[in-house]
Order: sequence, then C-alpha cells, then structure tokens
Amino acid sequence: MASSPGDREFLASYDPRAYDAIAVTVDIVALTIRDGELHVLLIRRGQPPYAGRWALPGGFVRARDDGDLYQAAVRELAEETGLNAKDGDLERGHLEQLGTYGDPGRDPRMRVVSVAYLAFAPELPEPEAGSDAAAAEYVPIASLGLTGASGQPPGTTRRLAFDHARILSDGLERARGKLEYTSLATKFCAPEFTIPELRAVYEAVWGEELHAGNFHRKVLSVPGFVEGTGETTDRGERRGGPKPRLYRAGDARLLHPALIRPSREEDIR
Amino acid sequence: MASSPGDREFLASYDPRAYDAIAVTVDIVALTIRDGELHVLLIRRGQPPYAGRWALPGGFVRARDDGDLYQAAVRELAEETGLNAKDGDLERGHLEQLGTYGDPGRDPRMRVVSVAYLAFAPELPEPEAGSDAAAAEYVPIASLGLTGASGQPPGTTRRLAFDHARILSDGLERARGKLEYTSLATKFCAPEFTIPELRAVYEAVWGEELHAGNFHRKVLSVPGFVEGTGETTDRGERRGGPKPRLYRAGDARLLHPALIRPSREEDIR
DNA sequence: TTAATAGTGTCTCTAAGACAGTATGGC
DNA sequence: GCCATACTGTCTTAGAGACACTATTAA
Repeated sequence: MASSPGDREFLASYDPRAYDAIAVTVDIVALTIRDGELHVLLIRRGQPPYAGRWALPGGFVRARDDGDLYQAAVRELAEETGLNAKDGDLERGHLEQLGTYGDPGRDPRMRVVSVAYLAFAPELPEPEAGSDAAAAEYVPIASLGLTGASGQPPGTTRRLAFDHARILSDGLERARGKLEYTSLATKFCAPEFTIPELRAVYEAVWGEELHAGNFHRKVLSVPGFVEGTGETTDRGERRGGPKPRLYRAGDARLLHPALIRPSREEDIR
Repeated sequence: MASSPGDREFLASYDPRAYDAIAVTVDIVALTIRDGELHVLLIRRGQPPYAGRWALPGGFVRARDDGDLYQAAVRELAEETGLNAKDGDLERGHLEQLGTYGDPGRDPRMRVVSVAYLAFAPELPEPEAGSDAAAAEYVPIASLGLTGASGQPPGTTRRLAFDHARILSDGLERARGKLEYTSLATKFCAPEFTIPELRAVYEAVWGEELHAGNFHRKVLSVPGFVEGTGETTDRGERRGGPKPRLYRAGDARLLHPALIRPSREEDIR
C-alpha cells in the first residue's frame, strides 16, 4: 500500500508525514429509551483535556485498521454497550453515519477530525466501563439542558466535552426526523412490542404526547410497518385496559405515508 | 496547540505521528443544470493513480489550515467554479456536508478519509482548469451510467476514479430527497426565475416529467417557497404560450407541505 | 392557423386530526 | 364501584393527482 505507482508524484505534492498529521476519530451518539425517557450513552473522561466531564464514546481510527469507518463504529459501540455485531453488522439496533466534525481547535491537543455515528439501541443492560476504565452511563437527554430541550434549569446542566453537545444535538435532530419517515422506531423496541410501547418511543424521542387512538390507527395503516403476532401481553406497568396485542417489525424501511410530528416550528418561517 | 495540558498522557496513548498517518481530503459533488440536464463538475486526473480518469474535485485538508471543513469545501468549490464566497459563506448556490468515506484501500497510496460535500450551483460559466492543470468540466449525469439512472449503455460508460461513483450516487440521492422538502431547487436557478424553469429543475434532478398544471399550483400554494415580482419575461427558448411570470425565492427553507416525487419505488417494499 | 405553453377550475380520493364510543382490565 | 387504557368509528378538512379548460404566444 505504500509503494504503488504514482507515489513519487503524490508524495512530492503532499505527504502528511512530512507535515503535521490529522487524527481521525469515530464518536457515537447512542440513543436508547429507559423508563419512557430518551437516554444517550456517555462516558466520563478520566484524562485531560476535559477530565471529569462527560463525553460521547469514541476512539481513534488507525490507518492500518482492517475495517472501514462503519466497522470502527460498530466495534466502538459493541465495546461500550454489549450490542453484538455479526459479520460487521449489528444484530439489533441501528447505526448510521451522522456527520463529520473538523473545526480547528475542537480538540486542544491537535487537529482532530471526528466522524460521528448515530445509533438506536433497544433497552440494554448497564454499560460496562470501557477499556480506558472510565465510567459509562446512559444519561437522560433532559438532564443535559440542550437548546430546544426543556430539562434541567441552566446551571445544573452537565456540559459535554469538546463539541459533543453540538454533535448530540445534530444526532437528536436526525433521530427525530428519521422516526417520521422510516421504521427505525422499532429499533428501540424489543423484538416483539405493543403499539403503546411504540408510541412511547415516539413520545420520548419527539418530546411530545401523541393521540393514542389516532397513532394506533395510523401505525396499522402504514403498509409493512408492523405485523401482528396474534398474541397479547400483560407485561409492563399497565394501569388498566385490555391486554395490548403484540407486533413485530415489518419489512418496510420507509413509511408511506410518513408519521409527521405535530410540532414542527420550522414550518412557520 | 501542540503543548496543552494532557498532552503527555495523550501522546503516550496515541500519537499519529509515531504510527502511520491518515490523510483527510474534501471532495465536492457540485451539481448544476445546463440545457435542462443535470450535470456534475468533474476533473480529469493528470497523475496516477487513475490518471486520465474523471474524478470529483477535491483536495487535502492540512492540519494547520485556518478554516473548518465547510470552509475548505467552499474554497475548493470557489477555485473550480468561480462561485464566490463572502465571509466564508456562498453568495449563491448551496453547500452541505454529504458524508465521509474512509474504506481502507479506497486510495491505493495510503489511508485517506474523504469528507464529501454536496453543492447546488446555478448555471455558471465553464470551469477553469484548477491549479493542478487538469481539465475541469460539467459532465451530464446521464453520460455516467450510474446504477438507477438510465443513460448511456454500459460499456460506453465513463468510470470515475476511486469510490467517486458511489459518492456521486449518494449525492444524487440526497439531492433528490432535498428537493422534496426544502426550497433548495431555487439554488439551481437565477435570482429571478419562472415556475416552468423551476419545474425543469425538478424534472432534471428527479429524472421524470411532472404535470405542469399541478406543479404550478402546488408551488404557489406552499407558503414562502416563491414570491412574485410582478414582472413577466420572454427569455428562454419558448415554443408558444403566454409570457411566464417571474418569481424570487421566498424565505421558507422547508416546504410544507412537501413536494413528493411521483415514483418512489422504496415505498413498495 | 396550428401547436405548444402558462395558468386556473374542478372533481375524486386519500389521509390527518378531532372527537366520541366500546370493551377490557387494574385498583 | 371507578378509572385508565386498548382499540374502533365517524366527521371534517387539507391536499395530491387527474383532467379539462382558457388565454396567449411562436412558428
């Protein structure tokens, strides 16, 4: 890989080894729902810079790594969440590239370009501390006091390291949009789920209550979104009413028609 | 920037200078419409690898560059198209991050991570050859024989260098989707345009004919999409009919309701 | 005069949302 | 008993698409 034809011209015009290098990292915005609330996986940094602050899990990409960026993200996610990957693909959950962040100065040590990935994970056991022995936790989004979310009053807010607050914001906005026109909400659920459970996912991600009856009918009317199992369940903290029916994810990846969230302030501009 | 606190621990755990480096590039998918057809800006490579092949314009990001990745893309685009930037923002047209491509082996020389940007440009004069003296041209998308597009028969197809065919495909799909729910189609137009001209943009990007009457009414019914100037024009190669009215882009960035393209095969799955 | 085009009117059908109503369970 | 909840029915309204129609211009 280091001596193919054209190397001489290439290295004459640019050789990063001769200048200063750019580091490439992969960072993960891993979202899940616990107790009806949207959570994100964060680690507490043990080392400066930003020692003691919360940050997105991530790690450096090494030039000689076998895999591509997606696989680097899969590996990182698996390490922190126990979410298994088979043949480089997630068995449950969802992982997609979110965006790349490369502002100079975003890492005080050197120029770092970070490729962020967005993950949707079903409810999982507590994360284990990663190899760097830092604490890893699912943290409620509402406790982070991001702009647009109404959570803690400012001041009690946990500030994230680096530009991770912005990356997380972008991830949230992406997630909210994706629930509208894809079937990815089911990735937050167990393999079998009820319509009210699915509605709880939408309510947690969108941060607003939905009309139970209309939601129910709408989900069933979208072809391929869910398929019934014929079973019912009485699990969950139910406060009355009949046993809800169980469904599995259908084969549709895109929803048509889409489920549009009620409040889109962007409309009015 | 090279000796902040924490450097010692950081460099002990990872120093890209001590290993082999990753190069970061910015590549641009610059789309425009000429003669009613969608074109992409390509350069012809003068040097190996892929000498003589067409490729997306792009360039290396240097660690000590002042700007962020967006500004690197703006600079690259300005160099090749003459599209001016003021205060780091484009005066006309549109530029957004598309995605990042980092498969090992995508560049035979070394590990290169490429941040791709997607640009929508109004009709511009012929591009000048870049500083590397390679030819730069707007090439019709249809002549590239991409999967999904029905253009040239295979065999006469121009194959792009590196993984640029995939990047271009992703850019096209993004562009097609963006026209549905944003007002970005106006970025392909002159500052004043007619509804039929706007329709030609949609038809060129989506690759299908639209119903003129319904399109007209729909565009006017979306609040903030376009605003009338009160003028009419007789420019363009008209083949009959009254002089169309002139419009400017309105202040809406998102279209509500959206313009959905007729054929979305993804629906049926 | 013919043909193509800009722009509008109208009809049908789908779907979203508001609301009510029924059945089933927890307490 | 009460009440929350799972669903289902119905009404109104917005909007998409098909089609028809008029007015205006090029050739």
